[in-house]
Amino acid sequence: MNRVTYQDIQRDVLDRIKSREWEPGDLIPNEETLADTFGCARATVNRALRELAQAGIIDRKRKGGTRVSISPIRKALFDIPIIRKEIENKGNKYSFEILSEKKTRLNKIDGLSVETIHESNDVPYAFEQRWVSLKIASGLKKLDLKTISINEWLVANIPISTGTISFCAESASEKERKLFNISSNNALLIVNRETFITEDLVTKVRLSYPPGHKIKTIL
Amino acid sequence: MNRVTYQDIQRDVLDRIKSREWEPGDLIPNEETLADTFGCARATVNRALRELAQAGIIDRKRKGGTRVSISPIRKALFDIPIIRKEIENKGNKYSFEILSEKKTRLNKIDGLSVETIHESNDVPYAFEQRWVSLKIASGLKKLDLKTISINEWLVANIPISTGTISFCAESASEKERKLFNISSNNALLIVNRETFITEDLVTKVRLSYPPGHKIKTIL
DNA sequence: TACCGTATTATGTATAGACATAATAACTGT
DNA sequence: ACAGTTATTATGTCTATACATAATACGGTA
Repeated sequence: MNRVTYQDIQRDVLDRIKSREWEPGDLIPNEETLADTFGCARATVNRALRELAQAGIIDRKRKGGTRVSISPIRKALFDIPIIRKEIENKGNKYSFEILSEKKTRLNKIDGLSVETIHESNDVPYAFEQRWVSLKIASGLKKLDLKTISINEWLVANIPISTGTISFCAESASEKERKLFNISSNNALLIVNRETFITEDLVTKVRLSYPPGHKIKTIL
Repeated sequence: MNRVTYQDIQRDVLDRIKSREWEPGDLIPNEETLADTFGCARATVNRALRELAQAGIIDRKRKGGTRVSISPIRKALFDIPIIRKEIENKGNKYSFEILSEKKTRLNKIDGLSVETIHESNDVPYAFEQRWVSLKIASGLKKLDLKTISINEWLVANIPISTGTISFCAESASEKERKLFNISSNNALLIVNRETFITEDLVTKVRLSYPPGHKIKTIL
């Protein structure tokens, strides 16, 4: 006689929703009732349903009860890996080269602008244009840059931050056409990222991937 | 004397990580100790830390303890809204037009192929090429298609599903160039989505967005 | 009917205690 | 020194109970 786990309840609820026993918009039984029918404590039901609500599958309101979400806002979780790992996970050799490096100001803040090309098995994989705040990245010494990419240094040394990320498509610039050695199909996938530490812009990156590159995830 | 909530603990832990009191890789005190120092039950600490672990900020292992994640923020959560809402949320008028519709087979499964153009204030916003399984979408009547887009019908009527989603960039086809009325910069952002219900492919979509379109999220 | 305070309800959260489980450390005999 | 067993430890989860809180329903009074 095994105990009922919160996962058991999640499975059961999902099954009922999938089978359309509970349709979108429907009110489902309250926690106490479910706890009775499952033969477990209300806390267990609560945890199961709370997580389903986080996932956007059900909507919960105090006193209002729990309903199957009408238009589940599908949420896609993307892993934003370090490029080195992205490449190494495919079993390829990672290398990078710094193309240029100079001091610049962004929004009146002193910083460093660095252009890097990331390579997979010595083939250009992604082109990175980055600005890093000098204040924040003062620990970034010249020596570091030869052995570790800036991004990797940052994630290892600046633990928590907020930021934005966006995807778009752009035509390749002359420089990018040369780097990736492309001619006809010149649509690049662009990832723009800005990272903040408590209001201060730490780094701003534009990553461009050559035609054919895909960023995937499982829903 | 207010009680300590799990959010209080999350804030405190995040502050310590941000201030580098606890650095990436560091072991943080165990739940019992934290419960003592915060003056609350271990369950409260557990919930606080469990959620931080879900967010990828800390790593937890039985017996191994809890550490500050070495490479944090590598997960970006994107909302994948219904296009109509995406447009209406900007305060614009949504409309759509079905360009073509015919029966086709995909992987030996009978289905319907539909091409739709989505419009924001009567301007082309996204081009959708969709295949829907006939078996699953048998409830899809002609009449529906005039008033509601297929995708919307699907999310309203097929509640839960799994699937994959991917982003890439492609050069515009002749058809797309005409639709979006573009000439020089012809890089389109492409979203490919496949949706399954228990192993069965329900629908497969290719969405193309004109140059300049961005898909954003906050980390 | 319109308004306002109160009762009710379902979820949200905290607690103390118990046991389960994974991972590691310590110990054992060969 | 080695392999196999056992103990220890920190997290993972469930329970029963209590109280908090948001949202609604229900009254009664003007």
